[in-house]
Amino acid sequence: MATQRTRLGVPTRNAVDWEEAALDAIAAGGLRSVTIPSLAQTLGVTKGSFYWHFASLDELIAAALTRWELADKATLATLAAIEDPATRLRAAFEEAMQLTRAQALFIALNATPDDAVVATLRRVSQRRIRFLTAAFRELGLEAKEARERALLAYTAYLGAFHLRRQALDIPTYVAHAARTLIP
Amino acid sequence: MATQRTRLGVPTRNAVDWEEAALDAIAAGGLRSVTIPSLAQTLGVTKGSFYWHFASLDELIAAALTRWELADKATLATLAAIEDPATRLRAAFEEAMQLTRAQALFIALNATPDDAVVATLRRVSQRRIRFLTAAFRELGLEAKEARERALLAYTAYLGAFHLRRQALDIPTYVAHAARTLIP
DNA sequence: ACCTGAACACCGTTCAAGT
DNA sequence: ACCTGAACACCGTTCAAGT
Repeated sequence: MATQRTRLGVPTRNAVDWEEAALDAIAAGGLRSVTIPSLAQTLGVTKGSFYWHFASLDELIAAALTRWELADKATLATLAAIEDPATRLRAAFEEAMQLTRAQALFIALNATPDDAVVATLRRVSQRRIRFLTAAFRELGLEAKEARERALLAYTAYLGAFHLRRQALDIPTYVAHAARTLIP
Repeated sequence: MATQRTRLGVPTRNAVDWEEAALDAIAAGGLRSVTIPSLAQTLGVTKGSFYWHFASLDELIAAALTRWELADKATLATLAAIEDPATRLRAAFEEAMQLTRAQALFIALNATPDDAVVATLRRVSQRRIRFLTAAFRELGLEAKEARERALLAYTAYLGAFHLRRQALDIPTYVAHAARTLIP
């Protein structure tokens, strides 16, 4: 993570290192578990140095959020490259069955009332819904039906990683969802 | 809330008052916003008195959780009393479209890695899935199909209040979900 | 350019003392 | 039976000083 070095050969941290540490911590323990001393310890510095990179804990969290949003865009772009729309949708759904850091983050973030957080989540959701709507249109649904189906698929997707997080065993879930939702 | 009075006529708080204040605070501002001083101020006492009722903040949260779980059971019982299974399912789904304290709580709680919290959420989810499975069986689906359909409906239900929380406008969502999921 | 270390206000927790 | 008020450790934030 820390790529730069001082003249004395001691590695130095940058804003990205703090953001990644914050994302790890949010996903692992929720927003409540993110403290400057614990992040500082992870990075091997004292907590005072945090304020050279960010003005406040809230600012760090906002920056980490933007980082996550860009990664989400990249994931969508990768999925969008799958030619067959049915395969593409199944691939998107299977993702909900892996509890990745990104998904744990989504849940943790949606629990915060902070306006900036909510705005980011809304953008991410709208992007995902557009992705799904496009796939359903390619499968032959007309515009309104495609959007409604996309909303249903997206809410099922979000709910599915809630259940994963609760460690509920749902082995045939994806196959059933695909059969029911993909025309 | 405070029903008892001392000899001098000064109202006194009990554990339930603290639990309700905690649930309000979690739903409104997430787990991170729950502090003993702020709850104490809401209840008009000093923070020291908290420890007469609970051993720790975690213990209060556990007790509040149990309270929420019982309320959820009661809601399910009310819905279960609706005779027609299709009407019953639609009523359950429409609930996701109202952002109640209970739903904000579910999201906030699912963001915590605490074992006790996760265990409670799992019990609540299983109860709800049983409720849905029973309704789909009544609608004529065979056991396996009814359970899979219940899981899909439940994940869509959970995801739907994520979207409500993000203030995304989805006017025809319930009608479409009902049409697609209810046989 | 990045970090340390001391400082201060605030929250979680304890507890002796009050009514 | 329930509450106050003072105490202490810990976290967020500031900042002067270091390299």
